[in-house]
Amino acid sequence: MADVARAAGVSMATTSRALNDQPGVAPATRERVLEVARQHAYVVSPAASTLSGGATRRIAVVVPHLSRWFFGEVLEGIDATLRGAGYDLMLYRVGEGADRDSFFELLPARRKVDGVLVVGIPASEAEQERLTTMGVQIVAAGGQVAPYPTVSIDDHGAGRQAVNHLVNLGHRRIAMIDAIDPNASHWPVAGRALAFTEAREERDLDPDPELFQRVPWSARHGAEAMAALLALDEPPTAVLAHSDELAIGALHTIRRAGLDTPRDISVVGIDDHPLSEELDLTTVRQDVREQGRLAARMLLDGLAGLDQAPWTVLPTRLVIRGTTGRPRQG
Amino acid sequence: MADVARAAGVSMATTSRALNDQPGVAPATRERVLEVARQHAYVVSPAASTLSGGATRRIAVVVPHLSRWFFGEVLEGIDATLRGAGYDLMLYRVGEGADRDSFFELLPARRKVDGVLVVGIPASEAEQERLTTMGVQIVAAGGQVAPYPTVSIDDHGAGRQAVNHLVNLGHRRIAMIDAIDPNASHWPVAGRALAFTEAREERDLDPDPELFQRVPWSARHGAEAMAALLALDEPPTAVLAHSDELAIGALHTIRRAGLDTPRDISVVGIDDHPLSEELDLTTVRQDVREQGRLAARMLLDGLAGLDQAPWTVLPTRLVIRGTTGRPRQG
DNA sequence: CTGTTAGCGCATTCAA
DNA sequence: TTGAATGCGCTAACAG
Repeated sequence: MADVARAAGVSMATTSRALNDQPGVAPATRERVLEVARQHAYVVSPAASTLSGGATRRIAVVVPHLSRWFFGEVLEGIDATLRGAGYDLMLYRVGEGADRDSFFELLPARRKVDGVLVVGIPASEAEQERLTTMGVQIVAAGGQVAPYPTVSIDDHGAGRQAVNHLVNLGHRRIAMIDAIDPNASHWPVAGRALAFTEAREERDLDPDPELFQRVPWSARHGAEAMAALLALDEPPTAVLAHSDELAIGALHTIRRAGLDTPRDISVVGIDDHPLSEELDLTTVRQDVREQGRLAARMLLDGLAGLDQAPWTVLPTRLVIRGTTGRPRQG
Repeated sequence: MADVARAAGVSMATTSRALNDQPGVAPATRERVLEVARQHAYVVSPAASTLSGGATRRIAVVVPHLSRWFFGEVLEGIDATLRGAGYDLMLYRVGEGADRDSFFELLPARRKVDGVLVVGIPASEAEQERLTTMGVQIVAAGGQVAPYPTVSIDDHGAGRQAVNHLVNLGHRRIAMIDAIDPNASHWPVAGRALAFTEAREERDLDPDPELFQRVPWSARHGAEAMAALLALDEPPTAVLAHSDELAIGALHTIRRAGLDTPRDISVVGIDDHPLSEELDLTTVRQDVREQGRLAARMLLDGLAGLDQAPWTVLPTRLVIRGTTGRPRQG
C-alpha cells in the first residue's frame, strides 16, 4: 500500500481511507488513489486489515449435513447475500459431540469470522453466549426456536396445513411418518409432528398409536415405514410425511404394493423438494433459499449495528398435486 | 503470545516454535509452553500468522451449484479431509461470466487461501496460470480433464457400462437423454454422450437422430424429453439418461403414460443418486464423496510439496436394479 | 480534508 | 537449544 500511496502522492492513511470507502477524503483524491491502485493491480491484504483491528469480513456457516437438498438450497441463499456484501463464506459441517464442541470452543477465540450462521441445528445457550461474548454475531436459520435472531418457517403451521388438507378431504385414519435425525440430539422441527398429534384430538382422527411412525431421514426409511403401515390390519387412508424425501419413499412402497395414489391412499409431504413436482407429490412448500438470504441479511444487519428482527417466520403454502384425494368411500 | 512466553519463562520465539511443532525445542520446554498455553486458553491469531509470512490454512472450494446432490456430496468429502488436516473451507459458488471472472481475478491476489479446489467446472488455462503464478495450488474434481491435477470418474467408461448393459440385454433402438448445463459454457461430462454415439456405430444400434435428446439438468426436463421420445412413431425400447435426476423424470413420464419398466421400456441412469435405490433405478454408481476426499488430499499433498498424481480416475460400477430388462420381443 | 505515529500478534532471521 | 530484534501490511488515533 505504501507504493500506491507514494505513487498517488498521498499518505498511507488517506490511501487506506480511499480504498475502504471511508468518509473524509476529497472525491478527487479518492479517485486518484483508486486509479493508481488499479494500475498497480493492488488489493489490500485481508490478513493485515484483520490484524490491525479490523473485521475479518468472513462469516461461518454451520450445517449438520451437506448432501441434503435443504442445506444446499439454504447455502445458495446465504452465498448470494454474502457475496453481494463482499463477505466470504467459511463452511463448517459439524455433527454432534466432539467436533461440535471443539467448533464452538475454537472458532470464536480464533477470531476467524465476524459472525456465525447456524443452519438446522440449535446452538445451546452456552454456545450462543460463548459466541456473543467474544463479539461474534449469531443468527439461526431453518426450523428451530432459538434465543437469538432466527429465520424459519412455522413448522407447526406447515404441519397443520398438511393435516388439514387431508382432514378436509374426508380422511380420518391418517398416519404420520415423522423424521428423527440421528445426527442431532435435539430435533428442531418437532412442530410438524405436534401439528399431527394435535389434529388427532381436535379433529377427531383415529388415535391408533401404530399410525405414528418415526424413522431416520431418508427415502429408504420412508419406504420401510410405509410398508409397516400397509401391513396393519387396517391401513391408513392417508399419510402425512415429515418431509418430501420420506414421502417419496412412501410413494414407492405404495406403488410396489400395487396400490395407487390417491385412489387407494393419499400422501402429502412437506418441503417441495425439486423432485416432488415431477413425482406429482402434494406437499407444503417452503422457500428455503429465501430463508438463507434473509438469515444472512439479518446477520449482516447485526454486524452493521442495525436493529434485527428477533424472529422472522416465512410463509408456507399447500401445493395440491396428484397424490392426495378423497378417501375411497368418501 | 507474549503472555504465554512470559508465564513459561521463555522467549516468544521459542513459544512460537513450540506451538507450531517446529524442531529445535527441547521436549521439556515444549511441554511446558504447551501447558501454559492450555491454562491461558490461548490460541494463535491466524491473521497475525498469515501476515507474518505464514500460510492462511484456508482452501477455496469453487462450485457452480450448491443445491444439487453431486456438489453437496463432494463437499462432504472435501470437508472431511480438510477438517482432518486443520484447514478451513471457503466456499465460492461461481457461475459463468462476470462473477466468475472476478473470482479468478481477485482471489489469488488477495491471498485469502493457500489452494483452490475447482469442482465440476473446468478452469481455463489462463485462470489456472493466474492461480499457480500467484503461488496458489489448484486441483480439480468432478467430470473434467484439466491441465492440472484432477480426480474424476471415467465418464466415457461410465457411459459405456450403461449402454453395454442395454445392448447386452438385446436392445437396439436405444435413446439417450443428455444433459446440458445452462450455467456452463463448457460441458465437462461430454464423455457420457460420446460413449452413446460410439456404441451406436460399433454395436449396430438404430442411428435415428431423434433418439438423442439434450435438455437442461432437471427431473422435469428429463420427463419432457421422455415424453418426446414416447411420442415418436417408433419409441425406443430403452433409454440411457445422462444422470439419475433426468432418469427419474423419465420414469415418471413412463408411468404416467401407463407403461411399465422394464416390461415396456428400460431406463438406466448414471450417478446412483440417493433416491435411485428407492426408485429401483438401474444406474452406474460413482463414489462422489470419495472424489472430494481424494481431491482435497491431493491439494494438501501439493501444498506440502509432495508429489501428486496428475490425474486420478475413480472406478464406476453398474448397479442393476428394476428398471432394465430384455426388450419385449427379445 | 490530510498526514504522522503507533501498534495489531506472530514468524523469522541472526546471534549467542 | 534459545533469545532479541525486525518486519509482515494495515487501520485508528490524534494532530494539523
